[in-house]
Amino acid sequence: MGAFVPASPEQIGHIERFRCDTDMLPAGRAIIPEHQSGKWLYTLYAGWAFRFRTLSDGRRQILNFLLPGDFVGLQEEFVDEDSCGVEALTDVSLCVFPRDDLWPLFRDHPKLGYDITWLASREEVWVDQHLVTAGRRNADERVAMLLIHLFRRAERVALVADDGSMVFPLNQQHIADILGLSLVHTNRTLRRLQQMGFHRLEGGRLYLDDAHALERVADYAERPMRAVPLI
Amino acid sequence: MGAFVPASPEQIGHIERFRCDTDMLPAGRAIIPEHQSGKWLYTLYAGWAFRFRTLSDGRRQILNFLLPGDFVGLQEEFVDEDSCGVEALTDVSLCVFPRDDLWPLFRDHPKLGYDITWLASREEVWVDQHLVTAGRRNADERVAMLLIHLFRRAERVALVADDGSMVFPLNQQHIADILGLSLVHTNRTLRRLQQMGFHRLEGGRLYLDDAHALERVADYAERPMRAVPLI
DNA sequence: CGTGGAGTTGACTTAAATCAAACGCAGTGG
DNA sequence: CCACTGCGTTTGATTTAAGTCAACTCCACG
Repeated sequence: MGAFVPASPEQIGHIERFRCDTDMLPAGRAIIPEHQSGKWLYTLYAGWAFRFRTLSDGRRQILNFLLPGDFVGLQEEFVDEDSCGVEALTDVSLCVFPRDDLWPLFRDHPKLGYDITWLASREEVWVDQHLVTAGRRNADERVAMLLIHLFRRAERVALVADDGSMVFPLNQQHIADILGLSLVHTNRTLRRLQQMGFHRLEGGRLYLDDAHALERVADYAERPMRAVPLI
Repeated sequence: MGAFVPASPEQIGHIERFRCDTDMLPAGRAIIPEHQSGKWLYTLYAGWAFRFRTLSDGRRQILNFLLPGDFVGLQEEFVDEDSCGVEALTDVSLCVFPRDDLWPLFRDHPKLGYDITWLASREEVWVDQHLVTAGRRNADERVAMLLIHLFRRAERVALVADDGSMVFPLNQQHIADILGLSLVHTNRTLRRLQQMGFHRLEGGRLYLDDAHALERVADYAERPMRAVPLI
């Protein structure tokens, strides 16, 4: 697709050997339940998912959304602290790898280890960006930021159709939960931006009618995304 | 110190060969200027630092604090997007590694590559936690969370003295900037919690007088921190 | 002595949360 | 076929947590 670094046949062989299984889950199902890290690592092959944490009284913060090509489960390998949950947002299909093979993988195929670190770094940059958004942007800016962010990511994995729209499986609760806003305020903000002609949400699809205006609102600096390895 | 996984003499040799230099910087100096990633990776050897991003109108969000043993600069290796800045909070000394040697390091010493990924994962868990804090906790909870978080991290690297206090180099602006609060509100919240006897900030040191109460306020689940590799 | 940065406090404003009530619509089952 | 239900969205009214503005204190420092 152009978004990914081409892999040699040899590398693909290594990845295949590492892979243990592929898995399909319906929308809404937990991929990794919160507070309980499993024995697996996953690459999202198709569909959408999200990482999240909840406080004991139920407040939920979504940490990031996962699109095809994204990698999850690495944190659980290294950190004992309470892990975040991962949930399927749409029906998903996953490549499943046994976590115990991670060190052998690094040892025997350092390039793949390097690539996994690459994907993990990119994920951290995104979380950094969400933290800036939640910590320092107002509601308009937050919503604008999210729409652009997801659109740019979707472009990279060919999820944007020729008419310039993309499937948009989030509901307003998801949006509120990643932006750190209440549901009601999220609704009003979304509506306001839409009324201003910046975007449209229709029939489960997102149209960025004025991406430039959104970038201005969000204080978003367009940067070319680098091609990324595919695991 | 117990916080670190013991390294074999052979590993230490590899690390030494990878290291290019050590560096000292005074408090307030930029380690990595924002928007311009250098050619280096750093391990913080002594002192405190922080990673941050600023919006174009000057609003600043601190992403995390760095304590001795923490590793920075990895993101710049992999991601072209605008990088965050890193600034020395106190006088610091750093181990400097050339970024170009990162892939050779992974190739020739996979265990070190694995360890770097380990440190990066731990950093991401912390940012995840800060995102939950900024997105879903109120001011009391945020401050409580930060105090516990830093105290626990300081304990791990022997920065907590016998009297149960730790050096605390942050000013209220730093606290406001990681929590996503205004300076004034941070001040009032800090003061309120201190009046309630939960903590004291005196003479540049932090005393957690009632860590248990703070954990309750923050909805913080104590978890043992795992020993971590030292690079 | 002045000067400036960090901390503190009071008065006031505001963005966002909360509460509550519809609305639209798809799915279900009598 | 149509009421009934439930989920997501929308809207209005009200409250509140947090932000803003401004002044003043307290040192440390030259």
